[in-house]
This record gives sequence, C-alpha cells and structure tokens, in this order.
Amino acid sequence: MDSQIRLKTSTLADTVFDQIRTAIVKGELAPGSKVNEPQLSKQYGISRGPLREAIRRLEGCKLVEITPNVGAKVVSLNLEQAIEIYEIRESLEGLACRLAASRASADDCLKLRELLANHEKQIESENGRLYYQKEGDLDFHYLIVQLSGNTRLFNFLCGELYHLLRLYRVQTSSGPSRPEQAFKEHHQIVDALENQDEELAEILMKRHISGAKNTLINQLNQ
Amino acid sequence: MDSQIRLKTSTLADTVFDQIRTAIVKGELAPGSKVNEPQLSKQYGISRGPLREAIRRLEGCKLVEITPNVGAKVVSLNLEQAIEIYEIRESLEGLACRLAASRASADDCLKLRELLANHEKQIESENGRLYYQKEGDLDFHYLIVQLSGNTRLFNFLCGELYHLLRLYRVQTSSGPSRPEQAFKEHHQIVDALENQDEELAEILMKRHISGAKNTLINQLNQ
DNA sequence: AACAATAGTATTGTTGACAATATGAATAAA
DNA sequence: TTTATTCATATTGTCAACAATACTATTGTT
Repeated sequence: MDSQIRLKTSTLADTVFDQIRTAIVKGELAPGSKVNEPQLSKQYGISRGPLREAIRRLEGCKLVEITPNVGAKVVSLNLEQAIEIYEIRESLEGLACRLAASRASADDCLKLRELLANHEKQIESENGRLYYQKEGDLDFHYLIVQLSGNTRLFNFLCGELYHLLRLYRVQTSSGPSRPEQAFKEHHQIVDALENQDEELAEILMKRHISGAKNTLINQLNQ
Repeated sequence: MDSQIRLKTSTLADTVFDQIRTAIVKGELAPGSKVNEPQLSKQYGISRGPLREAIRRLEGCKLVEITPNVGAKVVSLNLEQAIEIYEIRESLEGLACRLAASRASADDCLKLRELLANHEKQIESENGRLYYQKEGDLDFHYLIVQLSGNTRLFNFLCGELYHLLRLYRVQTSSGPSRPEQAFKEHHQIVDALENQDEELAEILMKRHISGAKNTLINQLNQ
C-alpha cells in the first residue's frame, strides 16, 4: 500500500549525485575543473555532509578524482585514456553480444530492428545526424548489453563506462564518424543475434567498436 | 623535502575504507551482515562523517549495498553472480594478456618465471598448497594485468574484481581446484608472452580462467 | 627583478547534535 | 492463536560549527 511512497524515498546524497553526474557528462561542469564544496552545497541547497557522500560516489564512477586535503576535480580524459576505455569496451561488449546471441528471443531481435528503424527515421530528418551520434548509437548498445543477461556487466558498462565516453565526446566535442557504416554494422549484428551465432555476433561487435577505437588511434598518430 | 611528510597525509575516510575493505574480503565482516554505523565508528574511533564516506567508497567497489534509510550491508555473492564475475574476468584478462604479449620485455617474462618458481617452492612445502591457492595464483594474474599497460583495466581488475572474488572464496570457503593443472597453464601463458604471440596468449588466458568458471557452473548443475 | 617567508583567507576534514525513518516489543482486537 | 496497532528504541539522514590544511597575496630580502 505504501510501496509507492517508499519508491520516492531517496536520500539527498543520491539525488544530488544524479544531478552532479548529469552536469558532468553534459559538460556543465568542465573537465579538469575543481569541485568546490561550499559553492555546490549552496547551489543545490544542501549541506556539505550529503554532498561529500555524493562526491565519493562520483569518485567510485571515476568521474572525479579526489586528492586529500585538496579536493575533488572533474576528470579530464586524454586520448590515451579514451583508447584504454575503448579497449575495455571492445572486449566487454563482445562478451555481451555473444551472451545476447545465446539468450535473445525472436521478440528481442524484433525490438532491436524497431530501434534501428527509428534511428533511420531520425537520421533522415534534419538534425538527425547529430541525434544518432549522441544518443541513438548508445541506445542500441544499451539494449544488447541488457539482453546479455549479465547484470554486473550491464551495471559496469551502462552505469560507468558509457558515462565516461559521453564525457569524452563532450570534452572533445566529437560527434564523428561513419554513421552509415555504423548503421550497416548494427544490422549485421542483429542478423547474427537472430541466427544465434554467438561467435559471429561477438566478432562483429568487437570489430564495430574497434572501428571507433581506430579512429581515435589515428588521431593519436595525427 | 617535505614530500615524505605529504605521503603519509591521508584522510580518515580513506584509511578506514582500507581497514573495512580488508575486513570484508577476509570475512571478518560476514557477507550479508548489516553495517552498523555507530558500532563501527566506535570500533575505529572515528565519527560517523568520514565513516559514511568510507561506506560510500565501498559501495563504489560493490562490496556493500546501501538501502536508503535502512543502511549498508556486506554484499553476499551467490553462484550466479560469481559466474557473472568470471565471465567478465575471462574477457578482460584475455584482453590484458594479449596486450601484455605485445608489450612485455624479456625481463618482464623473467620476472614471471621467477614468480612461478617461487610458487613451486611454496607448493612443495608443507602448507604451500593452501598458500598457492590463496594468494600466489592472484599474484601471477596481478602481474600480467600490470604488464598490459592499460591503467584503467588494472584498476578495475585489481582494485575491484579480485576483491570480490576473494570475498566469494572466503564466503564459500573454497580453496579448490587443480593446482598442478593451473601451474602448467601458467607456464604455457608465459611461453606465449615470450614469443609475443598475442592471439595465443589471449586464448590460453581465457581458457585458463574458463576452467575455473566451468568448475563453478558444474557446481550450479550439481 | 626575482625569490623566500609570512600572514590572511578559503577550502577541506572532522565532530557532535538534532531530525526523520525504520525496527522491534508490547498491547489490543479478531 | 493470530493479526493489527501503538509505542519505545535504535539507526540513519542532515546540519552547522570547529579544526586542520592548502592556497594567495603581501611583504621583505638578495
């Protein structure tokens, strides 16, 4: 009866954690900038106690770095670090895609197709190109990781790594590469999922992400 | 000049975080048990402020789960969750081993051989069998992940996942499987590293970890 | 002018007190 | 006996004040 009331119960530290996290990944809190406790506590209308707990959670997500007696600053990713993240992502999403191939139902695959169709429409529309790069691409990957059935994998990828990637994209204001190519690859991946071809699904996904990684590496070599 | 003094500077929250973490992975704080703030703050002689920050860091490591207005409890892993972790570990250590194969120097490989030789001696000694299983095995993997050169990968595996595995082993008091087999596989892996054979190194490492994973899966099917 | 020392300010670290919520026991009703 | 209800207690959430440290600007010296 009061379950609905219980649901909206949440602590100040948690809500302000969400707020600051979105502020960071949106770039409203600039990468490398200092996290000023008195200022933020005023801004969000809370005391420093719960704010510091929120900052510690952000530290756990690797979104801020804390130096004792100095404070926290918003993390700033350089190219090498971004490549490191892509290496991890390639490996883990390959795993996720393999697991998804063994577990996804026909209905799940249909949902993926619908998702891609929606994105196609968005692309055809005016500023769709931007939309697709910013959010749509992640939606696809998000859903596949969910289909893997590995909850911990989902939490790590969707609760931590993706936020870091969004941060990097905002930081470098990179909305790049190869939307039509990526699109084709997405469909190939769903094909493999439909056929329950685990090996192929993993290979295609790894190759898909490796493409984005190589774009970064080329940037590194100028 | 005062750099040595600076080194010992650390916050209460950080030191007590270390203490509680080791208490958890050693099993001194039982899995599933409640984390009582007044009790712990008394036990460690600090106030609840920094203690709560430490708990939030533990939440970030997935070692405790926090429910608003109820509190934190030490995480308790069931078999399914342990398998999820092993799936992730297999994927990531495969990656680490591949990277290590491309980067490890001859000197690095020598260090690995020495490590294995030391473990052999330990095994031959009385209670060595136990030692090897508990720490020695992780040392080997630890070093390879370090050789991968991917700092983020290192932090995730060695700063989070390994602690969870130790927790599970303590929880199920499992000091199991196939030390002599594992030993042989370790040497094969170093062979591949010496030959800079990235593919083989990755495959061997994944197979090595998959063995432990399958042991768990068999437990699941009884 | 450049560098070192120092004083003042701002920020972080820590604490104890208070408010809000949950837990558990005792009582009352079915 | 079992189920609700109420009350007392314990624990968590939040706050504001104090202590300790780091940062900044000024001064003084070479």
